[in-house]
Amino acid sequence: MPPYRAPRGTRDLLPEVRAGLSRLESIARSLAARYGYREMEIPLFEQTSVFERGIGEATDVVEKELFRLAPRTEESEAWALRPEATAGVVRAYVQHGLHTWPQPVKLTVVGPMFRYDRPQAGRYRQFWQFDAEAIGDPGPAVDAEIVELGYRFYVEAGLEDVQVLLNSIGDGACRPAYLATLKTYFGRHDAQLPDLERRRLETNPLRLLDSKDPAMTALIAAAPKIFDHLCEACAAHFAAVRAHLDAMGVPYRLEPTLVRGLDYYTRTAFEYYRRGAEGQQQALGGGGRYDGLVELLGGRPTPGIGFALGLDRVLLWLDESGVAATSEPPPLAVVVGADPADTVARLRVASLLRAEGLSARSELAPRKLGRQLEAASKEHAHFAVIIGDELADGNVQLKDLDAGTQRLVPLADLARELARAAKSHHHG
RNA sequence: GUGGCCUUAGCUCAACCGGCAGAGCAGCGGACUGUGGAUCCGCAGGUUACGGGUUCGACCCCCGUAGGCCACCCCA
Repeated sequence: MPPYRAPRGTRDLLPEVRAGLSRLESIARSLAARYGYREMEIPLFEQTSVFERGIGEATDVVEKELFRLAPRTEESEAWALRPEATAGVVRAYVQHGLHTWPQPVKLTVVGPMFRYDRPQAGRYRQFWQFDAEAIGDPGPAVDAEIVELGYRFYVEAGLEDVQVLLNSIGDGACRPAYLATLKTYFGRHDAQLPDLERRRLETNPLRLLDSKDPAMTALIAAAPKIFDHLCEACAAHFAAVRAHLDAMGVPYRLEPTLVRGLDYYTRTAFEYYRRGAEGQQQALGGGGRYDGLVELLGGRPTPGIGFALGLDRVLLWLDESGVAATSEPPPLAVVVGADPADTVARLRVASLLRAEGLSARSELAPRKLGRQLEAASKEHAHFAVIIGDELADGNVQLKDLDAGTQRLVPLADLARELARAAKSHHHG
């Protein structure tokens, strides 16, 4: 009915929701900083080929979910809104020669991502992610550290029941052979395969393992496990990652069917789920190692690992669990006036308090005093400063709205009195 | 991208078989002309998502579109 609405799959974050998101963002930033990840920004859009090369032409993200921007002229390059942060961060790593920094380079990006997908609860066309990347360290210890960092984020956000799913998808040395084994196995059962799965057998056999089709359940259960087909180096790497996680006490579950949707992943792959909702379509977050990506985007061969955690889904779950979103603190004082028309006096006094660093709002609508106080009460202000005839003698009334008491205070002392009162308020 | 369910005031929801579109909450105002959260009273708020069709008559039945939700594909 309104003539304009937020575009499909996007939403306005009204102050209460924005406050909840801000809280998650600051948890993410402070946590990342403690682990040595430094925050950076990358553009909201890139040359389309950064995503096509980096994420993979054949992935759903690029094939059908990329938010492409219409070129402005015939000559302009093709751009797309970022569907995730990793490709852009790695592009920046290569562009700015970050291989000359002490390795690994640990970076974090917090912000909105865009995917042209069909919206649903917890699935939006503009959504927020906490992304972390460690580039330049091949070792398993950093894998375990970043998995633990993600897990830690959920704990600090207030979600207790997060399950870590862990897998290794091998590397260039062992994956081809495993894929061949898979193809042979599923090929033998060709007749039982649903059409979609038969097609995938050619394009991306790994994905068959991820199928939710009931017809596939038994086949998947009996399928050859990647664990048994890892090359020696990958197996050792995977074992070391698990040993580190065990030592840190991070609970995880091995999930041989966990396959990540993006082409660049190697070895370690992990996802975070709400316990009891594993295997459902809505992961809270996920990540993995991408030892070939830097080279793919024009850098020298450099290992890397990272994750992306979906903040909207955390917010959604927190809301469902009835965890109260911390709202912004109410103003300390509201300045009201006996003369509804005298907005000058109210504004002047409020401004004076703000200049002293205090949180003060003035009631500017020309309403009578009672209504002004009512509005102050409704926003839970602690104090009201009442301006009236006593201003002629340089005084105002300072009213404690919680206690219901008030006293005459010289305007010159008001800021100091309020600051002191605020302090005792917080401690009592 | 596929299939299904849904859409009435800012929010949550009523409206018999197709027969005058209503309530609570929120908002604004009055009771109360310099003293607040309570109470009472009032005001405002609608092309029943939008467009078409059937009918004497449509919130109600039919078609289309948009949006939301659910299950998929897939991901965060």
